[in-house]
Amino acid sequence: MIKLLLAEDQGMMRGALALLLGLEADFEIVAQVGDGDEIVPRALETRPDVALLDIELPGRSGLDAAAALREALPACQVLILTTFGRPGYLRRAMEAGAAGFLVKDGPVEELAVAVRRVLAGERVIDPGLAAAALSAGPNPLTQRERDVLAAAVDGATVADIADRVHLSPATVRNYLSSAIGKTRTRNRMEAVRAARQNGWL
Amino acid sequence: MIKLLLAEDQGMMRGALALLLGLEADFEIVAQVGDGDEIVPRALETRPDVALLDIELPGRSGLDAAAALREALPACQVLILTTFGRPGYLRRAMEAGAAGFLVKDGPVEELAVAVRRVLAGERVIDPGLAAAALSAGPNPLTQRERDVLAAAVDGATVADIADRVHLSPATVRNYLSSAIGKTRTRNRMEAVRAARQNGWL
DNA sequence: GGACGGCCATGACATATGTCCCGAGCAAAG
DNA sequence: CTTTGCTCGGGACATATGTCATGGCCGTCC
Repeated sequence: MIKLLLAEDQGMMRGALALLLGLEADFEIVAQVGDGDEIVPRALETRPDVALLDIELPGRSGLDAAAALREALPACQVLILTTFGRPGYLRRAMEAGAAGFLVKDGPVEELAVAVRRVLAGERVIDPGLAAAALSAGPNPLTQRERDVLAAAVDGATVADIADRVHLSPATVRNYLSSAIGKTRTRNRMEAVRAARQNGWL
Repeated sequence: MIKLLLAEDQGMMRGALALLLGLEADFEIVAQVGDGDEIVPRALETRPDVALLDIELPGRSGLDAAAALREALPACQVLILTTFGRPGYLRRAMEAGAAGFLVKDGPVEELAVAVRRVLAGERVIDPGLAAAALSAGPNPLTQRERDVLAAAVDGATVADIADRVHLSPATVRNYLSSAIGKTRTRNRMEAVRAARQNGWL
């Protein structure tokens, strides 16, 4: 019996996937969670063989949880399942020790196949995505640049960002400027979009 | 036999829902589409009893398609199924003649129940959402204000927006200013976020 | 030890943005 | 017919934003 943990915030998606995977004779869903902070505790409790993790989750991100999970329960393989095939996501997933990376496009049948492959020791990654991740190169942004960009997502003003990150407004503008330069964009919002697009956020 | 059309862009979600609904003995999925422009043609071809439509779709929006579908095939009931419970979406869905409005949170079981209720002539709407839609009031933005805001989503500069909407930069700034005023926000991006939040986009 | 790079901050400058005036055309509602 | 509101544009102004140069503080790597 293959024991699965399923982390996905959208209730309907979670339920549908659970039902679907439950149809496989040798699969058993031992835990379903909708919050990133519950992943590790529930995994320690239920000891799944494979964890299917979404990235965008309330609480801790699926990528963070993946790293923590590999640490806490090395026997459990991690399969990232996400809406967005961002190159940086794939890179970070690999660094976090994930064994597979699937996007939510593509047919559902892929899912059970991927679980079995991962358990067989294979790595499951979309080939086109792997190429994109390599060609995109590593994240050029420094920690503070990421922080500042992340604080700018909702159209916050420089003063707001400075307040959130606990920096001088002047410094914030400098970081924004350098982030804009590195992303080859023209203003703050374009930089945010570019960074998100590449999974650098 | 209840014939269903399913419009949803995310392949895995679409497949999972199709499989799931197919498990119901009296349900039959007669069409699955991932593009808004295919909804009406495929519906005319397959004559479903109920159409399950996502809102955010490539091509024509699910809300637009809903209106066109009610026009072209009045016998077919429309059930909107969306990620975001924005008040303005619900309002527009009702105006488009939808019989139900579900969010993708909530359990999957709701779905089959909702389909049956809609066919029985009932309206299916989340009660909390209905209250929010009423309290939020109608869309205060004019057509041009919406156009300009929509063209500003990705951090475009005034010149870019003017170019996209075929207006003078001065006019664009005026519309942005009035949109910012109506949304009680402080800048373009906050206005965009507020408008999207309410489904005014 | 020195070079390098990230971090933090300031000042000065050009440009972009948001606001408030103004005026004109036009269509729908009263 | 007059009023109202949406549309489209311009000008002037204060403020926000992006850029650049400069400096100091701290680590790491050679």
